[in-house]
Amino acid sequence: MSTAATPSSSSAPTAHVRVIASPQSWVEGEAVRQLEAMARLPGMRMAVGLPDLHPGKGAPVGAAFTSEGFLYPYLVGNDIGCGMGLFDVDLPVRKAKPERWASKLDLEGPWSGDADGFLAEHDVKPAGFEAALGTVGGGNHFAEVQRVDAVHDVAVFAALGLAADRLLLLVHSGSRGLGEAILRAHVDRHAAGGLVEDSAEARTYLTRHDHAVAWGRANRALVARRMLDGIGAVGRRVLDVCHNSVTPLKVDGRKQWLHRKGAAPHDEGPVVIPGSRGALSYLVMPVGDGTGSAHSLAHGAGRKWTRTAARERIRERFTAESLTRTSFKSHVVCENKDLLFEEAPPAYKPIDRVVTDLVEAGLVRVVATLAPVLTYKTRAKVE
DNA sequence: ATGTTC
Repeated sequence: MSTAATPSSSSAPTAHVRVIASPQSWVEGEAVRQLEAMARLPGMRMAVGLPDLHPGKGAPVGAAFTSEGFLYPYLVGNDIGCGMGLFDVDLPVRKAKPERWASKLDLEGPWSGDADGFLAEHDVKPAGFEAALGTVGGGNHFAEVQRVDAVHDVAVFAALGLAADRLLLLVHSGSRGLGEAILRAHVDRHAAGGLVEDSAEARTYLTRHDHAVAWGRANRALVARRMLDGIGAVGRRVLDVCHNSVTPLKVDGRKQWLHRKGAAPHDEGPVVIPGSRGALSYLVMPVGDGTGSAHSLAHGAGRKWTRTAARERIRERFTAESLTRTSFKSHVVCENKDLLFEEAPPAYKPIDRVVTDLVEAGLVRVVATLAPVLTYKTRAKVE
C-alpha cells in the first residue's frame, strides 16, 4: 500500500522525545518505550509525554506527537473527539441534593428528544450513531456535578463568568461508536500505518475525523443537557476542549500534524484537568508559548494500575458500596461493579502532583480547584 | 475506548 507508512519502516530519523514529569510523577517504563517507538515513525518530529503518560494499546496515552508528510490515525485512537466540557450551573451549592440526584439520574439509552435536531442546532450532520448521542459511554468517561473548592486566580475565574458559590458540571465523553468506526475503517487497510499528507485517503480520514470531533462536542453538550434536566437546572458552556485529535500546525512556515492522544490543548484557552472520581479537578490557564510541549497539556491524572490490576487489588480492599462515596462525601453512580473497581481513586496517580509538574514546567497557572458533588458513570441496564 | 459477544 503506497499510502501507508508503517512502524516497521524505521529508517527515518528518530524524533525529539521529551517526557514532562518529575520523578514524583512516576511514569511506567512501558509508556516511555511506547513513546520512543512512536517517535521512530516516518516523518515524526516530536514525541512529548505529559505527566499523566501511561501505556496504551500500542500508542501511549497522555502524549502529543508532531509529524511532517504523514499523519497517523492510530495515534489519535478510537475515541476521536473525546474531551472535557465544563458548564456553569444556575444553582447555588447550598441547593445541591446529591443523594436525591444519585437515586434518580439515568442517562442510559437514547435521548427521548430530537437528536438530529439537537445536532442541527450545533451545525453537526447526523452520523448514524445518534442512539448514543447524549450518553456518557464507558471507561473513564463521566458527568460530574462539582463545587468550587478554592479560587487561585480571581481575575481569570471572574472573567469566565464563574462564581464560587455556584455548581459546575464537568462532562468527559467522546464520539462513542462513531470514532471507533472511523478508526476501524482505517486500521482495516493500514493497521498502525499512517497516511500520506494530501492523499485522497488522508483527506477522507480528516473529513471524518473533523465530523467526529464536532459530534463529540455536541455529545458532551447533550450529556450536560440531560444531567441538567435531571437536576432541574439550566447551564452555560464555559469551555469545551478535545484531547484526542489530529490538527494542522505551522512550524517555521512548514506544515505539520499535531496528534493528541489523551493530551489537552495548550493553545485554546483555559482547560479542566480532572483527577480521579474521588479527587479535585483543576481549572488551569495555559502560560508560555507551548512549543516545548507540542502545544499540549496533561488531560487527567493518568492511570497508575491497569484495569485488570485495579479490579483485583481494589476488590480486595474495598466494598463496592464504600466506593459509591468519596473522601469529599460525594456520591458516585456506577452500577457496573467491574467499572467501579477499575475507576476507583487508588487506580490513578495523584492529580495534585500531575498539575504541579505542569506548573513547574512553566505550562499552566492554576485558576481554581473543583471538588466532586455527584459523579454519574453508569446505571445498571434494565433487561 | 467500543450500538463492548456478529
